[in-house]
Parts: sequence; structure tokens; C-alpha cells
Amino acid sequence: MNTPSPHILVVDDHRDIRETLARYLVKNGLRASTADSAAQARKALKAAAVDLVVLDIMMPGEDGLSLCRHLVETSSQPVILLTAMADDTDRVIGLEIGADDYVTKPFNPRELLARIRAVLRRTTQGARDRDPVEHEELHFEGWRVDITKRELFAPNGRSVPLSSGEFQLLRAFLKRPNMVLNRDQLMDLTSGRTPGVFDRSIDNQVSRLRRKIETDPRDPRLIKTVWGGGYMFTAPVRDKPS
Amino acid sequence: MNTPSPHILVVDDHRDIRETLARYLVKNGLRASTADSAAQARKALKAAAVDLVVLDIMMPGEDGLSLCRHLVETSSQPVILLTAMADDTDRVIGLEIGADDYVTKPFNPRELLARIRAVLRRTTQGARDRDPVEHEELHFEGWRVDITKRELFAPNGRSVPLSSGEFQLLRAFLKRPNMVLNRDQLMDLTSGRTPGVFDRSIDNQVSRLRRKIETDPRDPRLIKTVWGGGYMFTAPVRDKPS
DNA sequence: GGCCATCTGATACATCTTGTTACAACTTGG
DNA sequence: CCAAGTTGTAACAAGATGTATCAGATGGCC
Repeated sequence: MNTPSPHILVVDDHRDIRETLARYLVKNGLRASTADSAAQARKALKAAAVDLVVLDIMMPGEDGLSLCRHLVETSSQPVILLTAMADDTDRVIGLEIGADDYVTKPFNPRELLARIRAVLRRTTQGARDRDPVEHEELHFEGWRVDITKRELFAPNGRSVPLSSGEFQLLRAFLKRPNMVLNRDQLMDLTSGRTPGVFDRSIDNQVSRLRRKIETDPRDPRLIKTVWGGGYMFTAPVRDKPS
Repeated sequence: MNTPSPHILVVDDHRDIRETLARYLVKNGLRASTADSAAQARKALKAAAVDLVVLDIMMPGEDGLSLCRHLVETSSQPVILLTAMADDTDRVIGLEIGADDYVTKPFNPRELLARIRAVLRRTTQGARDRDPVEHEELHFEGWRVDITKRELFAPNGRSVPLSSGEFQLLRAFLKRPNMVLNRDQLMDLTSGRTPGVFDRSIDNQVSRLRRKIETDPRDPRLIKTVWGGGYMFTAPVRDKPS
């Protein structure tokens, strides 16, 4: 399990489209989950770390456009809109709201896949979808992380010892920078177990990690808290210093 | 103006399309130049710093697709392909070659403009200055807001701690300056939940935000109250002056 | 095994955040 | 000026978060 393949969330109220598309994406090396309404989509987004959302804007109940607006405003996932009407007005509105792309039904799944890949290519940073190299090195703000050797080096070059759990947490953050990860997702990405009801272990690990990598743990610049949402790593992460 | 407006190169062998589109782009605050063949396009690319290329792939002489491939491989300009045929195969080929978007003729100029803006938004900050993380920075009245890092800096440079909710509210305002936003809209833009009947939470958040960013909270200069309408942020907001 | 250091989740408690409520001040229309 | 409705904000409570401390668990070492 080197680099997980990008996870796509397909939101559409038509069961056949939803399922067919998801299967097609999986067959092409992506991970996919589905939702049949805006409400369900919100739940799915909380349950797993999603990298891109394919969203039908014409759905009963909550408007797709409203969900799209909310996603663009508050989260960092790119959005590709899907619609039955080939109406120019709606196309433009979608793009102006901030969706990353727009595909009209009936769509060619191969085209949608190409667009998904194009958007991912532009939006993912770091080594997210790069080939697993044997010496995976990540850099941020002068820090250097050797993923395979599980070592962390401070900007001054000194090695900082991290425990296993702290390292897994850091790696989870580095692979998804600028993305809010809630406690369930972090638990899944680090230990893989299911969190208890009053589970504070992630909070503890974050606290311990902060103590080691933040200049001032009381005013964290790297690992931000998003109240009611989780945590977010914010720093330019790059693959190798050029 | 601090940041020069993006320069678009329109490559098409139809004079009317070329000129009309260029005029439309200029009218909408972009700079534009034109070329009627792949050869001329290459000259234009050498003559001026072009930010994005709109390229008709069906042209006499050198193939548009070949130029597109060349651009994608050797330069960093994003490319939007333009074509007369609504053939799926060509669409997909274009995207797979690495074009950033694809529009079929006849096209709605407003849509093309929206797509140009979308592509520029994605590519400008990222690839250009080698910083893979999109550093979305907004400025108003000496204040500086780092959207991705969720940080606010006062005119004196000192960091002002904002809670998660306060930050989301400020961001919603900054993205829509001089626009009256009612409580439902603000609720949707910040928390995404549906407001109760006697919901005063927005009022409270506004009050808390004002306390932090207004010089005199009792005489607010930045966040105005519109009686019976909502609130409005009024201050010249500009993008990162780089 | 016995000893020790380290790691990690659980617990507890201080602190922070936010929606709710209440009430005073203000606005509007008559 | 009055009544009804709207807004500002203090006070409060529920819930979320930060982290010190502790107890098992684990693993190295003799």
C-alpha cells in the first residue's frame, strides 16, 4: 500500500449511472464510492478521504449547485459537475461558481475519466499519484521526510525522532495537504481501526506531533484545527527540492 | 494595476472567429493576441509572454493537435482546444494529449471565458512560481488573509487568531465584497446547515468577527448591516500583489 | 524471567467555540 | 409617539479541543 489511488465520490440520483460510472472508475485504477443525494454525499465526505467529487446538479432534495458551492467554499476537493441539460446558462453558472469542470449527459465515460485525470493532475500536489519510488522523499518548509526510512529531519538538518504512530499521522497529512481530515479518516489512514465513541487518541497524537514539529505548539502553523471538522495540514509540500 | 491581466493567444484560421473572440476577451479585462496558423502561433509565443493558448485544432498547414502536443510537452502554457466537430473521439484525444480543456464550435463566448478563467485559476499560481500549493491570498485595507492557511494578519503584521467559524464568515464576505448577503446565504456559505426559525447565530458570529477586525465595533466600517437585508462587506479587496 | 524505556490509548480537567436565550437599543410604518 | 419587528451583544450551556497524567502493552537487554 504505497500510494493509495485517488478516491472519487460519484453523486447522482440515477442508480444505473452511479453504479456504472463507479465500476468504470474502479476498473481504471481509481477508488470510487457513491451517493444518491446531497445529504448522503455530505455523509460520505465525512466517512472517507475523498479526492474528487463528480456531482449531478439536478437532484431532488437539496440542490446540487448548493452542495457544489459549499464544497468549493469550504473544502479543497475539486468538483466535476454532471448534468442532463445541455443548457449553456447552467454550464456557465457551474463554472463560475468554481466547479473545476463540467460534463453533460449523456457523457462518454472515457472522456469523463480523462477529465478526472486532468483535474487531478492539476490539483494534487506532492507525490500523491506518482509512481512509488523506492526512495520517497517529501519536503515542506525546510523539513525533509524520508518516507521509506521513516525519518524526519528538521530545517537545521538535525534528525527528529518520531514514534511509529506520529510518523503515520505525519505521512497521512503530507499526502493530503490543505485538506480537512476528520478523526475517522485519520484513524483509518493511520491505525486502520475503528474509533470508539469518546476516542481522543487522534487528538493525543496530533498534540504529540505538534510538540515536535511546530515552532509554537500553542499557535500551530502546520497542523490546523478545523473546529467540528478535524485537522488540516497546511504547508507547500513538494516532492524533491529542485 | 499590480498584476498584469492574463495574456491569451487565440489561434484560428477563421478571421471572424479570431477577431470577435479576441475583442470579447479584451472587453472582459484580458489581453489577447491572434494567430492564423500554427507557424504564426509559434512566432507569437516567442514574441510575448502568453498565459494561455486557445487553439483551433482544424487548421490548414501544420496540424493543431501537433502544436498542442508541442506546447504541452515543452512549455508551461495551458491550452484550450477549439474544434468544429463534436466528435467524442477527438475530445478525448485532445484531453489525453494534455490539453487543459476542450470547447466545441459553435461556442458560447461567455462559456469559453468562464473556462479560460477556470483554467487560469488552476494553473496560474501553481505551476508558475513552482509552488505546488495554491496560495490564495486576499488583501483589504492593509489586512492580509491567507485563505488556504486560514490565517489573518492585521495591518501591523501581527497575526490575529480567528476561530473556525469566524474565519469562514470572513472568507464568505471577502469573496463577495459589496454584496448584500442575507442570513440564509451566510449560513449556507459558512456552516452549510439550514437555519432555524429564530436563528441568531450569524448575528453572533458577525458580532464576534467585528470585535476582532473593526477598529470601532460600534461603528463598523468593514461589515455593514443592511437593515432587513443582511450584512455587506465593504472594502476594496484585491488579490495577492506579487 | 526481571528490569527499564518507550509508546499509546484512556481519563480527567482546563480552555475554547458556538448556538441559544434574553434583553436593550434601534428602525420602520402608522 | 407607539407597536411591531430587527439588530447588537452579554450571559449561559453544551459540546469540542488541548494536554497532563496514568496504566497497560511492547520490546530490548541482562
